[in-house]
Amino acid sequence: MTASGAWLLKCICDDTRFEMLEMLIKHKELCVGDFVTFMSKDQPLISHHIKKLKECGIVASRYEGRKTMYFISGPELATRIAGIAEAGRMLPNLCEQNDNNGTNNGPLCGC
Amino acid sequence: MTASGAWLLKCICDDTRFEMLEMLIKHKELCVGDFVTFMSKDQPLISHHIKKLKECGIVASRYEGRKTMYFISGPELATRIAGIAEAGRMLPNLCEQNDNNGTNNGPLCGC
DNA sequence: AAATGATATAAATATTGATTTATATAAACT
DNA sequence: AGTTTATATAAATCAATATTTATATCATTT
Repeated sequence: MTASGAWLLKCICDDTRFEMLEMLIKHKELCVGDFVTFMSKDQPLISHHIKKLKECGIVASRYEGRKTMYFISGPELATRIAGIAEAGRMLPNLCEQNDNNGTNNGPLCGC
Repeated sequence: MTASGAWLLKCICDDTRFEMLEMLIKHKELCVGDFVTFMSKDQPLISHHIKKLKECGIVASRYEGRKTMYFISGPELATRIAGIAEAGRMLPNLCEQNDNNGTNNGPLCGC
């Protein structure tokens, strides 16, 4: 396990997965097809990311007819993730501006 | 900027930078050499990561003699980051265990 | 004005992980 | 049973980013 314990955070902070998690927070339960449609991404890509989230224990699933429904695996966890997402939205405002025009417009910094 | 706003989180969640930030939370101010010694990593590596943190506006610096001291660029930001770090430590306990022995021992999952 | 200490920069390499492309599986409906 | 719908898997490719190696800079001390 990584020294810092940041590995789960890292799993959450991938752009695609982050968006998927935000969708799950909002909609409680979604199937692969839902992500595909709403995010207009390829189906195998979504499957791949949902698999990671599942392997990490962040999401769980249940079958519903031919569909598989995915959801965040616990209410506490959902709250925590929502908190992290919130922090993610907050951070840019708190970071020192360094493009001297008053807005922090992201990956200019190369992160 | 990324759709989700996760880019700053991503910057924070790199293992090396995460550890550096935890050190900064604890010690307020550190120079490159401090990180090098305490983390036993190469100096250019530390310089590289501190540069990223700086470009993102997460850390700021001031000169002190021949040294450059680095610190988290604001108190609010420091609090937020501490919160994220805390969440990072909490998450594994909240995630569904999936190695059926009751402990979530990290990157088994491949994240 | 050297020599030293502290850090930065650049280039090369390595690693990791995301995305795409192609194909397989498996349940439900006809 | 055969077709359709939904998802998973595997392999190949691509891209981002971390790390290493080598060298430069630049302020202090002698």
